[in-house]
Amino acid sequence: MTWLPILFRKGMTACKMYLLGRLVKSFSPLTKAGGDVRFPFRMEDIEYGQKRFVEVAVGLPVAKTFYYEIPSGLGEGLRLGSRVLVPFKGRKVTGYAISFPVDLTDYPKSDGPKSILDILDERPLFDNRMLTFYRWISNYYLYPLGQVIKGGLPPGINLESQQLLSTTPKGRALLESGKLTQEELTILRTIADHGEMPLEKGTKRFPHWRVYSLRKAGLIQIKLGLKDIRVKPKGEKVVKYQGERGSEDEYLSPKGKEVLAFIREMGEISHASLCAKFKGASRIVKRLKERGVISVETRGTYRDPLSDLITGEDWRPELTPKQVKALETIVKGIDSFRFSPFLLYGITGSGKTEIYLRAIETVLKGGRQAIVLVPEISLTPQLIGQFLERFSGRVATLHSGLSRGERYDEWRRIREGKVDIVIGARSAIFAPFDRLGMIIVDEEHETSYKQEEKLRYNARDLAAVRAKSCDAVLILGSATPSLEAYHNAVEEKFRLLKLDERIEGRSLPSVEIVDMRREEGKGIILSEKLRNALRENLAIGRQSLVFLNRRGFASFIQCPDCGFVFKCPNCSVSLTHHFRGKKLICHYCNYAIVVPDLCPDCQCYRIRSFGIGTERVEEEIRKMFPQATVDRMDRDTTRKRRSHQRILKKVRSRETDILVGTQMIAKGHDFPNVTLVGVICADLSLNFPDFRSSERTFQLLTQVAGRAGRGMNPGKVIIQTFNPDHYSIQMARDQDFTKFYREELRFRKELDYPPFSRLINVRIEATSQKRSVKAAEEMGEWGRRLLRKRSYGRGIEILGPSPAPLQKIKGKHRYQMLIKGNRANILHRFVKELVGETKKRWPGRGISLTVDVDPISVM
DNA sequence: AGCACGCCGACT
DNA sequence: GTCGGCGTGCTC
Repeated sequence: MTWLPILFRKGMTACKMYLLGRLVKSFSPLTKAGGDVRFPFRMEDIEYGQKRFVEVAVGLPVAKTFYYEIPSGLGEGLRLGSRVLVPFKGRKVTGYAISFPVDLTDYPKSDGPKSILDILDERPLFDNRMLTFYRWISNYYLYPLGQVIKGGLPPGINLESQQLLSTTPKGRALLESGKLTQEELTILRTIADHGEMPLEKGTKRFPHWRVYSLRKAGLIQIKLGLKDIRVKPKGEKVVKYQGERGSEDEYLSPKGKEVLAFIREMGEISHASLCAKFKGASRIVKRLKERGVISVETRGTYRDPLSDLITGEDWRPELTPKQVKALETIVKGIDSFRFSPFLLYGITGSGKTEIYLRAIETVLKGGRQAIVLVPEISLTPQLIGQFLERFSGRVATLHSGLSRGERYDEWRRIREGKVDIVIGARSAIFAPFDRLGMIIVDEEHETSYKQEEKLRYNARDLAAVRAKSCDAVLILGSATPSLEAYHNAVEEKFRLLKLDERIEGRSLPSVEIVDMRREEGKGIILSEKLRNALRENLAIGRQSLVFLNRRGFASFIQCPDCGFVFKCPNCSVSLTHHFRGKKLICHYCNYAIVVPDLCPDCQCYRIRSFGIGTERVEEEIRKMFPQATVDRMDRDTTRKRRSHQRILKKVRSRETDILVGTQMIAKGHDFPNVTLVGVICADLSLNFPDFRSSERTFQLLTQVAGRAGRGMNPGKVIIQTFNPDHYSIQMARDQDFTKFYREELRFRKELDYPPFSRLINVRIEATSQKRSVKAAEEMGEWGRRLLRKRSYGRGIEILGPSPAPLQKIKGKHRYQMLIKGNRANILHRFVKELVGETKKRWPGRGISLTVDVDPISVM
């Protein structure tokens, strides 16, 4: 297609272009398949053509894209990747220009396309490569393209239409005449004063019905306008030194002299930081400005979410021979300018981060950019700190903890090339770099890379797709790789890099398993072994972590007489007992009641709690070691902003002796003085009704064990379990990933689960139990019929429909159908057809349908 | 999403 | 006989 731009540039007539379009279309495999008007041109080719029409994707739940005419005069400014304002079913909505079709001969309607109303960006928000990426996502995750694009851009940049109140001539006339009630007069006057007033604001301020009755009487009208919810750029006051003035010292106080000297030395400085340094500097600045010694101006700036992070000196440790070898291989990949995927399998404490840093140095030297994905940014200030120390000023962050304005500013800094490293949570995979040379996915196995709402993507998988499209290097790093990643390494799709020694010759912790079936006494929480170990560790001034993957005090409360269990009325789970506030709380919908004194069923006083949570463990340990400082870290104690850091800081400063927590404490932290890790009940994740439960248990145990002995002193881990013979627990003890991998893979192969097959989970949710069952059954029937009718081969299997393991959540009844396939593209085609048909056949009366491609959780 | 059109119950 | 409630369908 490279000859196309030449033709276009040589002044083609519309007629020739039309014929050419028809010709190309008749040969195009793309148009044959679906019959939709899409041209096999590359976008930059088309840019040279006449821009008569534009294909637009809107950010609404509509699978289709739409075509608009570009009014003459407006067209020259329109570039692909820009936003446009379009009329859409009587509304104005923001859409994205995604192609310039040459003609619209297949246009389905007789009255022709509408015209776009406005071009919202001079500079496109995304380029051709990014659009290809968005298209791939839309197709793979079966999600509308416009919504994919919207999700990839910072929130708050889109225009939304809104209803505006204004007065009519009749209303204004009546306002003068005074023939109205007091209330009507007030409303009318307020609206008249505003000129145009958002309807929402009007109905909030005045009685709802009163506004509508005025409209009905024809005194006011409701028009369609635009809501400007764009985040505004932020301004900053800057103080600038203007040069020597003859007598600038004359009237200055000692403090004034000091301030002036400082400004002179800096040349220019922000007003805010000057005031922070010198108290009351604003008065001095004012005086100096009047004398013309300095000038003050306001300048656009970026909000900087990293400004309050304290960083130390950059420290470049010497690399171990294994690190050197791994790095050399990666550098070869970087220099090849080809897609080079690596799995960096490095045990806990083996120095993966230093490899990331050095690899990025090489990428930046070549003028390219890098994205670093981390599981949960708020938990890893240490990692960010290391990046800032090495690459100060060239790092941006993107994650959910940022405010709208911060997020927008970081996005702009990235797009404008002000930074060349982005470090962030899963959404950072959409960072708008145009010379991407490397993507790093740290802790690749982490489930938080999977978004579990809206567009259900997996950032780790998207990293591979994006790296491939940019001929970039991909590094997936983990001490406990996912089976998918390791399988890819074995199949030689990824190159395996091994770091199997801890840095500075530190040893891995010794791990012991305690069989809780043999422990004396029923309902015991801490085994004798763990108790003694905690006591010894405390005595020598070392710190300990105690891990239990369940929050709350007890898992449920039951009446021993009649068997009554407190259950959530909205969800199919029992309520968890929380000691603080004496409450019974549902962990899915936050329904809460106060614990009653007597059984609601048989009125006896003997109701008791069963099962343990972190709250209970904390209490038990406090009782056992009253002299120790005990802290707890779980979702209940980290609800507030920055509370993570506060708890972790206390551990790092050695104030905390024993930290109890859920899986939050298992992740990536580096506490040199922690030498003991206790696992209260390793069986919790093992008993999950999910095919990944063994994998998750192994990963969790290995990761939590890895927190021990990261300093100079060797670590010790004690795992309490009721399944001491289970392979995932045994191999976590031996920290033998390869052996675990082999065993687990055999099991996956036997049952034909990933990585040997692909899964798509189709879930149906409805408020009515009857309707959800009916819809699920119908979909199942249709799916099986479709499978028989079409030649999808034997590669597809339908499991279910069946009730989801958690049948009811937040009052919604949930049914699901798991669809398994060996070939991704056939599986996707099948599900696309099935979902399309299902939606057509049963108009969703309060029934929602979600498609989860490559599901992580099927609960 | 959100707006228009359409079909059934409570009022003038 | 009309007003308006929500349930369903469509958006270039």
